[in-house]
Parts: sequence; C-alpha cells; structure tokens
Amino acid sequence: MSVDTLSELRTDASRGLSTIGTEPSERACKHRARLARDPLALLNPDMPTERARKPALQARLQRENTHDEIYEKIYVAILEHRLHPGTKLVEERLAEIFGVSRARVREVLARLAHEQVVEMIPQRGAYVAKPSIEQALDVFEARRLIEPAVLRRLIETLTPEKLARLRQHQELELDARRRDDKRAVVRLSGEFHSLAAELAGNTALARSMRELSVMTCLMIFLYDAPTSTSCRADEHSQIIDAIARRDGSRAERLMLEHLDHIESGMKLEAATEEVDLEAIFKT
Amino acid sequence: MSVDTLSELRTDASRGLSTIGTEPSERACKHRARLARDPLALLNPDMPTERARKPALQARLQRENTHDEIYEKIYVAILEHRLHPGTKLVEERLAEIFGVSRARVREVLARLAHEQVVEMIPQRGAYVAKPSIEQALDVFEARRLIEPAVLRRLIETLTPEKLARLRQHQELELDARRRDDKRAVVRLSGEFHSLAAELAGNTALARSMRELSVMTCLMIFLYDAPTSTSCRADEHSQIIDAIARRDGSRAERLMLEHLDHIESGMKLEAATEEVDLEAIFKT
DNA sequence: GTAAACACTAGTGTCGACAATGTTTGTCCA
DNA sequence: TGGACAAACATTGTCGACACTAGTGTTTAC
Repeated sequence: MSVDTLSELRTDASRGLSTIGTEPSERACKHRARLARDPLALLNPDMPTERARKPALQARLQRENTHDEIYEKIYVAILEHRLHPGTKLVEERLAEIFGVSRARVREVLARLAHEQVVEMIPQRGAYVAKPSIEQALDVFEARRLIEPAVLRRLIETLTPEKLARLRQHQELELDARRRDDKRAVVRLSGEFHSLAAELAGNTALARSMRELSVMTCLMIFLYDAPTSTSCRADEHSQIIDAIARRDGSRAERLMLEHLDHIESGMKLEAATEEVDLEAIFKT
Repeated sequence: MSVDTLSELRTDASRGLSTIGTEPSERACKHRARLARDPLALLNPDMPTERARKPALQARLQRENTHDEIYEKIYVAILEHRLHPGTKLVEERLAEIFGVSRARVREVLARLAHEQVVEMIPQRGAYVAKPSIEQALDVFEARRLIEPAVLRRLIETLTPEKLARLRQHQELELDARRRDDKRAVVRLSGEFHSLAAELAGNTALARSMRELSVMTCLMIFLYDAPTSTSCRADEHSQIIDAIARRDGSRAERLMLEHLDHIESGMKLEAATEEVDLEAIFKT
C-alpha cells in the first residue's frame, strides 16, 4: 500500500493549491518565479542511486523540488485522499521519490507536523494525522464562526475579478464531478473554502481557513459515512450565486447549512476511535 | 546587537508559554516527560567546540534542547521583544548557542517561518518577521471576530479550575507590572489571550489565537506609539471579572474595546513602512 | 511447548563536510 | 576621487555517514 500511494505523489500532484496562504514575500516570490522558468526543469533524470555527485549543475536541477514544492505535493496528496490518515511517511522513501536527501524531507515534515497535518512520534516517524473526534467538533465550531465572516467580507469587497475566480473554481469542480474524479472533487471542495477566504482579502483569516480545510478533508476521510460525498456541488454553486447577488445574509445562511450538512454527514459518535483490534475480536 | 540579543536566548527563556497549542499526542507527551526528569540535565557542559564526539551519552545530554524547546525559546524571545523584528537569525550562531548542529536549527526555523513568525529569504537567511500594516489590520479584524466567540465559549464551559488559572495568570501579569519587567509584561499580555482560547477548550481556535497573538506582539513592537504600553492591566482584569460573573455580553464588549485600544494605540498610517534611512536624513 | 534472551533490520536522529551563493572589503584604473 | 572589478569572507543549501532505537524474528533454556 504505502509504496503505491507514495509513488503517486510524484505523478499528478504538481498543480496544487494556487498560492493560498503561502504569503510570498516579494523576494521569495521572485525566487520562485526564477525557478518556474528554469529551462532545465524538463530533463529530470530520476535516478536516485546515481544522483550522488552533483557538479554544480545538478544543484539547480534538483531545485525543481524545492521545500515548498515537496510540501505542497504531500499536502495535495493528503488533500486528495491519495495518502490516507495514519499512513506512515518514511523519510527515506520520500527522499528517494523527490530525488533529494532526507534533510530536506525532514524540514518539510516538520512544517506539516507543526500544522497538525502529520503527526510525528519521536523515534517512530511521521504519520498522516488522524484528527480525533474532539478535534473534528472543534474544527466545525471554528468554521461556523469564521466562514460567515469571510463571506460577509468577501461580499463587501467583491469585484468582477473575484467573482470570475469563484466561477472558474466552480467550473473546475463541476468538471471534476462530471469526470467522476473523486480525488479532485474532494480537493476542490476543500479549496473552495480556502479560496473564498483568500479572496476575502484577510490573510490571517485565510491562513486559518486553509488549516481548517485540510483538517476537514482528513476528517471526512476518517468519519464520513460512505454515502454522502463530502460537499454537494449545488451547495457551493448556490453560495456563489448568493455572493454574486451580494446577498450576504443568504450566503451566510447557506454556508451554515452547508457546514451542518458536512458535519451531520459524518458519524462522530465517539466510536471507532481507537483499539479496533480488541473490539473486533471480542466476540 | 545581534550577538547580545541572541545570547540572551540561552538565559532566562526557559519557562515559556505553558503548552498552548502544542497539542501533545499521548506518546509524544510521554517522551517529553521522560526528558523532563532526565537527571543529566544539570551538568550542561556548554563547550560548543569540544562537543564534537558524542559517545552515546552526550546524545541524551543534548536532548535537553529538543526541537520543541529551541522552538519555544526563540518564540518566547520574540514574544518578549528580546529579538526585534528584522533581526537576522544566523543558523550557525543559533546552533552554537543551543549546542546543536545547524540541521536542527534549520527545522525549527522552517516551522517558525511556516507560522510567519520569521521570514526566510532564499540564500539570505532567516529574519524575525516584520508584519506589514495590511497584515496588522487583518490580524485585528480576525481577532475581533474570534475573541468574542472564545469568551462566549469560555463562559459556557467555565469551571473553578479554569477561573483559577485565569486568576493565576492575572497575578503573574500584575506582578510583572509591579516589578516593571516590560518583557514579561508584553509576553504575558499576549499569553492572556492565548490562555483564554486554550481554556475555552477549542483547540482549533486556540491555535489560531496563538498565531494571532504573536503577530500582535510583533506589530506592537513595530508600530506601537511609545506612550501606550500594549495592553493595560486593568482591562485584562476587568475581562476576567466579567468572565467570573459569567457576564458574557459584558466580557465581549470589554474585549472588543480592549482590542480597539490596542489597535488605536498603534500608528498604522502606512508611513514608516520602509526606507527609514532616506526619510531620516532628508532634512 | 513456552517464554525469555538474543540478533537482525528498517528507520529515525544527529552531525560534519563541502559546494554555491551573497556580502563585504580592498584594489586598481579612468 | 570615485566607480567598477575582484578577491576574501560569511552564511546558506545540500548531502552522506553513522549512532541509536523500535519492532520483529529466531534461537535457546527450561
């Protein structure tokens, strides 16, 4: 299992997440741009064993997997449920996959752990986080608090460009649904909320929303009843429509209902938490 | 400057911040406890040069400066304004100071950077963050949104123990004021808000509040008019009193006023942002 | 046949070394 | 004199190596 899922990291995870919350300082941004147009980025050698010597050129070559990029690839993989909660993230495997040394992977994992997206256990390793039920409830409470405010602010500062980006996202989401690409659907559903926060223009709130979104994605995977498919598409669409009409109260109401739907779609009854083994074989 | 301030890191920063937001998973917690009662922790050699060989014993010895501890020491130093916004954090210096190798420092810095407490510029290094005015306004907006909710929840779930912890914190704060220990005052003022969030019992909100608190501390240092001393003591006391009386609406109102005071005490007029030098010598 | 002791393996924790880059200082020429 | 170039220095980025630990499998003693 872990080998397969990890390998998938390398493949189609490279688009990832716009720049929500990355908050690039000007210079850092310039730096990233330089990488983006780096012409060497094409000829990725992909030979983990023979990458040993690096004659001042490989150096730049490997930089296509910057810290930020590795971070984002793992992040997106978790968002898309390609990496399941509880999966062990072996440093050496990741290092091989991304063609870098463990030190770099380690820094990325430290960041992810700090964000509670992965859990690091001393001397044991890093695992994709399994948020507890209490955490889940907390997250929903926080979202119920923050998201209406986000929408309010978004409507206040709405511009045609912002609306266009929302519509564009909506289109992506619908498209993913049409293609029945579950992974993209889950990711985009989460990103919708982050995007709204980002467009609302308050970076502090956007950061918080982004963190809450990932946690929600993990929780959906852990506790969701298999019937309900995370966010229903029309709900997002309706919210966007309300935003377009600048109908703040309606948007807020829809959002709260939307959150209720997500939450009630999950079975958060304090069961299934731990010790499956004992419980299972007790009969 | 930087040598002095960095050296101070080593000294009196070791109490730090209770466990707000650290969210120790059970095993990680056990691990930390083991370290705490480690008897070797006393004989700290403090010889950065001759620490080279580590015959299976030094290893444990140095572990008194865990990642988390280094993280917290730097964090507290920033909170207490012993490290000013814009100060460069040279990896090697920090490594020397904490008696560890750069790799560890690096991981810690990565975490701090992820939290926007420090800014990392590629090939240039890590600097204590200088939040922009826009960020400052965002932070206050976010706080105005979150903190009343925190108080509401705190009052709902109030227990004598929680009240006791608030009172205890209040005592610390008053004491620091009496001693005129500005550093402690600033730190404790910030921690009051984190503590309230922590006691409110919603880990997600508490995490956000903690991040917002640090940013506020940095902003106070950057933009505060020298007259007003961050939070006025009696305001916190009054809020605690309102909490004790379970007077939610009063607590919320006081908190909002409190935030207004902090914000209006700062000069956020888009001036003084950059290029002090030119402006200063223009006359 | 069971259980404790032992050995093996995979993986983490930590470090020192070296290359690449940025910054400063010093020098030379216009 | 002053500006451009270059050499020296400082600091970051990256890696490979090795010690240590946890978990697992195997042997041996009873």
